[in-house]
Amino acid sequence: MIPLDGRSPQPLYEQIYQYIKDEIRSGKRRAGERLPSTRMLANHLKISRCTTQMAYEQLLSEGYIESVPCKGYFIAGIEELVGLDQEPAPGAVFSREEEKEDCQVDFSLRGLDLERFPFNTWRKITKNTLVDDNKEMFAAGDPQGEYGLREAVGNYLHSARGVHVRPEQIVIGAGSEYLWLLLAQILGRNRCIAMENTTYRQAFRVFSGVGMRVEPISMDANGMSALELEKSGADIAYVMPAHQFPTGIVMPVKRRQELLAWAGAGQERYLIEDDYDSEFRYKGKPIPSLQGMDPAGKVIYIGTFSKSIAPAIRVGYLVLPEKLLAVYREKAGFYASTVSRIDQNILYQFMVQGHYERHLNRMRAIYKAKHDALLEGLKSLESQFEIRGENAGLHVVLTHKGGRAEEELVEQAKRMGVRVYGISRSLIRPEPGRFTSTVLLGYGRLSPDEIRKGTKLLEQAWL
Amino acid sequence: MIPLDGRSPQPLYEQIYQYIKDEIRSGKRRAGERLPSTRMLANHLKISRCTTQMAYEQLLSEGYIESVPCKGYFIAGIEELVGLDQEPAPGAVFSREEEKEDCQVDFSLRGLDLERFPFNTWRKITKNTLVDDNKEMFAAGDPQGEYGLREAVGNYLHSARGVHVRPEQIVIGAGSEYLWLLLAQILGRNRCIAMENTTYRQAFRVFSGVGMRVEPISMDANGMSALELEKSGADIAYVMPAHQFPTGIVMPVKRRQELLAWAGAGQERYLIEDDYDSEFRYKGKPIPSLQGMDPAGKVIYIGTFSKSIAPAIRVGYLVLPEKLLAVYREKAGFYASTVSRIDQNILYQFMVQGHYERHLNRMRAIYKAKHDALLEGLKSLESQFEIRGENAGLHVVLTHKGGRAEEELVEQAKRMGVRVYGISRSLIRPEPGRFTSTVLLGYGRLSPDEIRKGTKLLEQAWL
DNA sequence: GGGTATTTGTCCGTATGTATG
DNA sequence: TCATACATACGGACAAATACC
Repeated sequence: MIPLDGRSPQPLYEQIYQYIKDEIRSGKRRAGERLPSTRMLANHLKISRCTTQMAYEQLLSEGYIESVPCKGYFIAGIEELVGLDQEPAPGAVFSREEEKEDCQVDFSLRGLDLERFPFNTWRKITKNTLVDDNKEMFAAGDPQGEYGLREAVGNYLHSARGVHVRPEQIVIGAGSEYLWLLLAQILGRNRCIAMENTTYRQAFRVFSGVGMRVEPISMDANGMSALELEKSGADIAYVMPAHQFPTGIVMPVKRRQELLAWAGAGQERYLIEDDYDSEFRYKGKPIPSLQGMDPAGKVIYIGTFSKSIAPAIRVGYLVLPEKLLAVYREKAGFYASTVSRIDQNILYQFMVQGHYERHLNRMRAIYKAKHDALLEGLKSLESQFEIRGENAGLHVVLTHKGGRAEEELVEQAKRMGVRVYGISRSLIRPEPGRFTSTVLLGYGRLSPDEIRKGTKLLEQAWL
Repeated sequence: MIPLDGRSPQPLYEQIYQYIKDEIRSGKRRAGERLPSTRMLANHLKISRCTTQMAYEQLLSEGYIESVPCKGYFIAGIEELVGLDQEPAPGAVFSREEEKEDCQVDFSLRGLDLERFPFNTWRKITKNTLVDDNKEMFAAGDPQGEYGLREAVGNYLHSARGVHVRPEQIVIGAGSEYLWLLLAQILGRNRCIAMENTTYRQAFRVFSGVGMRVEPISMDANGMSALELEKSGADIAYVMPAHQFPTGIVMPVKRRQELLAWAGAGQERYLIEDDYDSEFRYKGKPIPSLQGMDPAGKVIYIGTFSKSIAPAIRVGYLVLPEKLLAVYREKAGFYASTVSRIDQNILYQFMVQGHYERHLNRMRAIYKAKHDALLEGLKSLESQFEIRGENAGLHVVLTHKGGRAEEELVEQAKRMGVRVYGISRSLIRPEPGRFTSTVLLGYGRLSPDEIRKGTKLLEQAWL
C-alpha cells in the first residue's frame, strides 16, 4: 500500500512515482514483475486513474518500467538483451561492425531501439495485406510509389514538418543511398555540390561517386557558412538543418534564409534538405523544415523510415520541387520503384491507421529517457568536455576542452571497454585545428542503465 | 506544422487559433476531419496542453470546430461546398498503363500470369517470418544481401543455369534498374558499353543516363556481331544470350565463345549477361549461361525475380566476377541493401523449401500452353509473316514479309481491338531497312482462350 | 474449439488550481 | 485585476489481449 498525503505539496502522482521508483531501485521489485494496473491501483488508492497513469508514465519515460498494451506494466529488464547486437552476418564479406572484443558499452551511432517496435501491429497489417482479393498487389506498381502511401507521407510531412507537398511530388525509394543516387541522375552529374565539411560520409561517397564535384564548406555555430557557399561556385547545397550529422547543429532561421536566398539567386541552384532524424526532438520548439520556409521551390526534401521505424524497412522518400518533377519524369521516370508494392501497402496501412504517429510518440519518450540519462551521466565530464548536439536525434557530441586527440579519447575509452566514435571520419577535407578532439556518442540502442554504466566508465577513462 | 513564435506579442494560443482558422477557411481542412488532440498537438509543439486547448476553445466558441468527448475535435460541417474538386485520380500522374479504349486483347509485353502465384504459401512463410523471436529481422542487414538468400540464389543459378558462383559474389538489389545503376558505379562511368541495337530501352537509358558512352552493335541471326563489337572500341558488352529482348534470338555457342574471346583480350573488358527471362524455355535443351562457359571471370551475370515470381517482389541479383568484388566493396560496399531484410528472408524460405522450383515448373507448363496456343493461332499468318523468338520467354516476334510498316500493323490491330507492340521503341540507333515491319506479342497475362481470340482478330486485321 | 465477458493500456475532452507578468 | 501559460486530476470510450465458458 502506497502512503499518500493529499495535503502534501508534492503531487499525488509524484508520490506514487517516487514510491515505486524506490522499490525498483532497492531491488524489492524484480525485473519482469508486473505492476498493478492503473485502474486497480487507482481504485485501491481511491484516486483518479489518470493520476496513477501519470506516475506510470513518468516511470516509463525514465526507463524503469515498460508497458505492454492490453497486458500491463512491467519492471524493465535491466540488461535484457545486451549483446544481442546485430548480426555477425554469416561469412559476412565485410561486416560493418567492428569486432566486439571485450566491449562492454558501445555508443554506436547506428544503434536503434528495435525492442519497442510494434511487432504485432506490423504482423497483423501484413496479414491483412496478403488477403486473397489483393492479388493485384503482386503486379507492377507505380514507379513513383503507391499513390496512397505518397498521400500518407505527404500528410505526415505537412503536419509534422511543415513541408508543403502534393503526393505527385513524392518519390518513394529503397533507402537514402538509392535516393541520393536517383537525385544525382535527376540533377545531372555535371553539378557542383556543396556539403558541410563534416557530413554523412555515405552521401559524400554517393555524390562524388557519380562524378559530381563536391565542395566542402566549413561550418560555424549556425551551420554551413553562407559566405563560403557563395564563393564556392557550387550550384547544389546538401544540408541537414534540423540536426546536422554529426555536429548536431540546428540551423537557425537566419541562416536558413541566407541559404534560401543563395538558392534563389540562380536558376539552377537547389538545396537538398536531408531530414534524417528530425523525428526525434526532445526540447525546444520544433523548427519547421527548410522546405516549408521556401515558397520558391528551391528545396529538395529527403527523408526515410530507417530510423523512425526500422532499418530493415528499406523505404525513403524524396520531395521534388514542381520544377524538377518534369526533369524526374524525363530522366528517371522509367526507373521501376525499388520498394516492393506489398511493403508499400503495409507501410501505408501502418500510417493511415495512426500507428506511425503513435509509434513515434512512444519512441520519442523512450529516446528522451535515454538522452536524459546520458546527459545526466555526462555531467561529471562537463569540466573537461564541451557537450553539444543534445536535445535532438540519437547522439551527442563531446569535445575535449584541453585538446586531447580524438584517437586518444577513443583509445582510452576502448581500454575501459567503451566504444565511442571519432568525428574525423565525417570530415571531407581536413580543417587544421578543428574536429581534432571530438567524439560522438550514440545512445539509440542502449538502455538507460547501460548508458549510466557507460558514462561511469568514460569518467574513469578520461578524467 | 504550425509555426510558433514565442517572442511574438501575439499569444501562442492565438497563433494556433489563427493558423487553424485559416486552414479551415481556405478549405485545406475538410468538414468532419479530425484535429490533432490537445495532448498530441501540445506534445508536438512543445507547449502546455492548456495552450492548445485555449486555441481549440476559441475555435469552438466561434463554431469552426466541434468537440466530441472522448473522441476529439472535428471541423464543423457548415459549408459542405468547400473544395470539391481536388485530387487528380490516384496514380494518374503517369501511370504506365495506356488507356484501355475498347481494347479486347492486349498482347502486353510486361503482362504476367499472377493468378497462379502460390499466394497461400507466400502468406504462410510471411507469417512464420514475422514471429516474435525474429525481431532482429528489423535491424540493419548485410548490404550485399542476406547470406542465406545469396546461398539459395547461388544454388539455384548453379543447378538451373550452370552459373559458377560463391555466395560472396552475389549482390541482392531492388530490381534490374537499380542493379544496372549499381553496376555502372562499379564499372565506372568512363566506360564505353556495347549494346545490341534492339535492346532493353530501360537498360540503355540507365547506362547512358549515368554518362557511359553507348555503342549500338547490330545483330545477325546469332546475336550481337562480334566483328562490330571488336571495332566499336567498347570495353563492356551488354547481352542477353538466352533469349534476347526483343528479338528472341538465342545466342549459339560459337558466338558466345567469340564474345568471351573478345572479353578475354582486354584487361578491363567485361560482358554483362542479362538473363531476364531464362526461366522459361519450352523446347530444346536449356543452354547454360554465358557465365557458366567462362572460366576467366569476364562475365557479370544479372537476373531478377520480377518475371519468375512477381514484379512487386523487387528483388534481383548480380553475380560479380571475383576480380570485380574488390572494386564493388570499395566503390559501392557502403550502399545499404535496397531490399527489406524481411522480404529477403521470405524469399529465402520460399526457395529453400522448394517452392520456387515447384512454382517455376508449374509456370513453365502454363506459359508453354499459352505459347503453344499462340503459335497455333498464328499458323494462318505464316504465309505473310515470319515468326521468330519462339520456344522461350513470354513473347514472340512477328515480321511482315511484305514490308508493311510497323505503325500500320499496330494501327490495323488496334482497329480490331488488339494491342500489339512495335519493335522500334527498342532501337537505340535506326538501322535502315531493318526493324521496320516487326511487332511483338506478349502472352504472359492472357489465357489460351484470349490468345486464340486475339490471333483470330489479328487474322482479320492483317490478312 | 469458438464465441463472450473481462481486463488492460491508451487516448480523449474536461475541470480546476497556480504562478507570473 | 486580468491574460497567459502551465500543472494536476478526473472519468468516459475504445481496441486488443486474455481468460472463461
